[in-house]
Amino acid sequence: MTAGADLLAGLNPAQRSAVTAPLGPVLVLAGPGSGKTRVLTHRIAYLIEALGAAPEHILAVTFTNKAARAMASRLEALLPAAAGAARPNLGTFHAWSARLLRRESAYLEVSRDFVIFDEDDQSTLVRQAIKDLGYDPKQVPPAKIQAIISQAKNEMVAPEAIASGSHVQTIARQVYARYQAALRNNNALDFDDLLTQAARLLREHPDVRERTRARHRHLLVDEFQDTNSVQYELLRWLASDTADLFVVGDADQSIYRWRGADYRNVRRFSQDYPQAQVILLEQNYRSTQTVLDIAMAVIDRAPGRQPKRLFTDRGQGSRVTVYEAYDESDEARFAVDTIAELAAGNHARPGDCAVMYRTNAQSRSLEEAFLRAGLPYRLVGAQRFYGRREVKDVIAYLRLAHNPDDQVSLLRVLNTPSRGLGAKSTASVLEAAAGGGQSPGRLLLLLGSGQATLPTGLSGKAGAALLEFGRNLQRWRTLSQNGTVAGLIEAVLADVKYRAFLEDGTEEGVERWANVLELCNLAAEYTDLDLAAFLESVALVSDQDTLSDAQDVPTLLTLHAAKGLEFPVVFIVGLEEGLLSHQRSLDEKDALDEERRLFYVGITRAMDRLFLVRAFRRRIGGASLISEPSRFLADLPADCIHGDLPYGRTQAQSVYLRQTRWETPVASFPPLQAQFAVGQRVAHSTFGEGVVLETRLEQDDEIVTVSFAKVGVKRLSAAVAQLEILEDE
DNA sequence: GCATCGGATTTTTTT
DNA sequence: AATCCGATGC
Repeated sequence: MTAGADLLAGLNPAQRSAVTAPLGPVLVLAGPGSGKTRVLTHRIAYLIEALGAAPEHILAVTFTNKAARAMASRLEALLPAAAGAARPNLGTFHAWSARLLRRESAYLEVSRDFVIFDEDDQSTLVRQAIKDLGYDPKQVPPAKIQAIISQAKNEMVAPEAIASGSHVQTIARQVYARYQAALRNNNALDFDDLLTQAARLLREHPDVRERTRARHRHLLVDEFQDTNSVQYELLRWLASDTADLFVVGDADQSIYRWRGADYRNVRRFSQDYPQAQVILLEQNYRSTQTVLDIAMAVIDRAPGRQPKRLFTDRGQGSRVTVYEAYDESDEARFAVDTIAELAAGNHARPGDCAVMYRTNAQSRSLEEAFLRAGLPYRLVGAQRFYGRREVKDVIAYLRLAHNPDDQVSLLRVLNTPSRGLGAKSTASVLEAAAGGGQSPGRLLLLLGSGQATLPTGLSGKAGAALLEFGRNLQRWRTLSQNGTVAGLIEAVLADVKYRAFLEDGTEEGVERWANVLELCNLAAEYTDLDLAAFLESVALVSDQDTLSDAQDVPTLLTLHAAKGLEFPVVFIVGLEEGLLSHQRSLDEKDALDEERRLFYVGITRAMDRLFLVRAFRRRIGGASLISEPSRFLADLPADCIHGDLPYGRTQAQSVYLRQTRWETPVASFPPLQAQFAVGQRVAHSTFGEGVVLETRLEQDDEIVTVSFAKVGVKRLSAAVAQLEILEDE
C-alpha cells in the first residue's frame, strides 16, 4: 500500500512528523502561515488511510463554521469519500455540544427542543432579571452583569459561588440565579450553557461519558490557543485513556482573552500530558521575509513566550511602508489611492487588498474615501445578517412556533407588527399565565384552540387581537410540525402582514424586506432541514461565516476578523496610542500584551506588501485630538521600513510623497518562482479537479489557466485561489 | 401606541 | 458625532 506516501508528498519535515505522529497527545505549535490547516487535514487523512481509523470516530473541532467547512472541502479533495461512506465529524465546539445535549437531553433541565439564546436574548433576560429584583438598570449596567455571568459560566462557577467582594458582584449573583431560572422557563440555553452543560454531563454521568468517548476516539482541535476553561475541560473529559488528542495552536495569535480564551491552555496541555509530542512549525509559506522580520520584532517583545524563528523561502520582498497621515480622512485617502495605484499598475488586484483596523468605528472614514473615489469595497462584520431587527423578528416567530415556552421570542413578536397589544395587555397575559401555572405561549395556544378563555380585564379590542394571535400561533405550530420551514415562514409573513409593516416607503424599508426575502431563500435551500435544525444552524452561524469572497474588491475588516485570513496587500491603519493599543487596555499588562499580539496577527496576514498607517490627529467622539504614535511602531527594525518620515507632515507634502512612492519598491520586488507546471493535475476547493493548461508569472503573482472537469477552463491567480497539486499515481 | 426629546454611551465579538 | 435607549407627552 502506498496510501501513506501520497499523503506525505509536499509536506516539509516538521509537517510530516506532525501528520505521522503516533496516536496519543500531540501539540503542534504552528506559526502564522505555516500550513496548520494542511497539517490538520492531512492528519485526518493519515488516521484513516494509514492507521485504519474509522472516519466516524474522528472529531475535529474548530471555532467557526467557516473553518470547519474549509477543512471539510480540503479533506474531500485529499480523500474523496465513496458515496454513503462515513465522514469525519467536523464542527464548532458549540455545534458539537448542542448535538450532544439533544442526544442526552434526558439529563438536562430543558427539553430536547430547547432553543439557543444569543447575546441579544441574553441581555433581554438579564435586563428583565435586574428589573424583577428591584434594581435600576441605569445604576446596575446590564452589560457588566452579563459579562460577569458569562465569565462565571466559563469558569464553571455556580451563582452561589460568585465572590461577593463588591456591590456589583452581590447583585450579579442574584441576577445570575434568576437569569438561569428564566432560561429554564424559556426552555432555552445560552451559548455558554451549551459548553458548560456538555462538560457537566461528561463529568457527572459516567454512562454519557463512555458513550461519547466511544463515538470520538480521535480528537483534533484547531486554534487551540483560543479555548477557554470549559472547552479545555470538555476536551479532557472527552479524551479517553489513550488520549488521541491532536491540538494545533499558536499562543502568539491569542486575541480572545476578553472572551474567556486562555492561551495558557497550551502550557496546561504540556503539563497534563507530559508524554505529548511537541512539534514546532516555523516555516512560513505566506509572507516575505521582510514581513516576517517585522512580525518577529513586534512579538519578540511579548514576555513569557516560546520563541519561534519564522522563516520563508519566498525571498526578502519589498520594505514595509510606514505612513503618517494628517488625519483619519488623509489616512483613508492614502489607503484608497495606494490601492488604486497598485491596481492601475497591475501590481495587485483590488481583491488582493485589505484594510485592517482596531475598532469598527474606524471603518467609517475608510468607507467615505472609497465612496468618494467611486470604488467598491467589502465590509466585514459591521452588522451581522442574523442580528438585523427584521430577521430576528421572523426568527422569533419561528422559535415561538417551535418552542411555545420561549417567552423572549413571544414578547418580541406579540406586538410586532403592532396589533394593539401594549404593556398593559402583555402584563395581563403574563399574569394569567403565571396564575394558571404555565407559560404565556401555552396559554395563547389554548386560547387559540378555544380551550381557554381570555384573561380578565382585557377589553374587546385587545382581546380580539389576542385571540387572533392565539389562533395563528396554533396554526403555525401545526405547520412547524408538518410542513417545511419555508412554508412556515411564508404563512407567518402573510398572517401578520409583515411586508406592509416593513415597507414604510423609505429605502430602509425596502432593504429590510429584501433581508427577509433572503432569509426565505435560505430556508428554501435547506429543504433537508427540519425547523429544529434550521433554528440551530441559524443560532450558531456568525457574520464571519457569511463572508463571501467572490468579488474582486478590497476588504475592510477589524484585526480580529482578519485572523485566519491572508492578503497579498495589507494596510493596518490607526497605529496610535489609545487605538492600537486601545485605551481600555492601557492599564492592564495582560491586555496590553494582547494588543501586541493583535498587531502581530495583522502583520502576519500580509503576503507581499504591508502598509502601516497612523494619523497625526484623529477625531474621536466629538473632538479632534493630536495623537501619539503607537508604541509598537518604535519596535520596528529600521532596515525593514520604507519611508521614515517626521510626524505631522502637511497634507500637501503627503500628496507629493504618494506620487513618488512606487518607483523603488516595485522594482526591487524579487521575481516569483512558478509553482505549477503545464499538464499538472490540481484541485480547487469549489471548482474540483482539473489540469493546468498554461501558467505564467505576472508581477508578483502566478496566473494559472486550468481546465476543470466540472466547470471548464478558468484563469486563476495562484495567490488567491488555493490550488492543491495532485500527485500522479 | 407612537413620536419626540434628552441623556448616556462609545473595543475587540469565534458561538 | 452619532446612535441607541428610555422617559415623557399627545
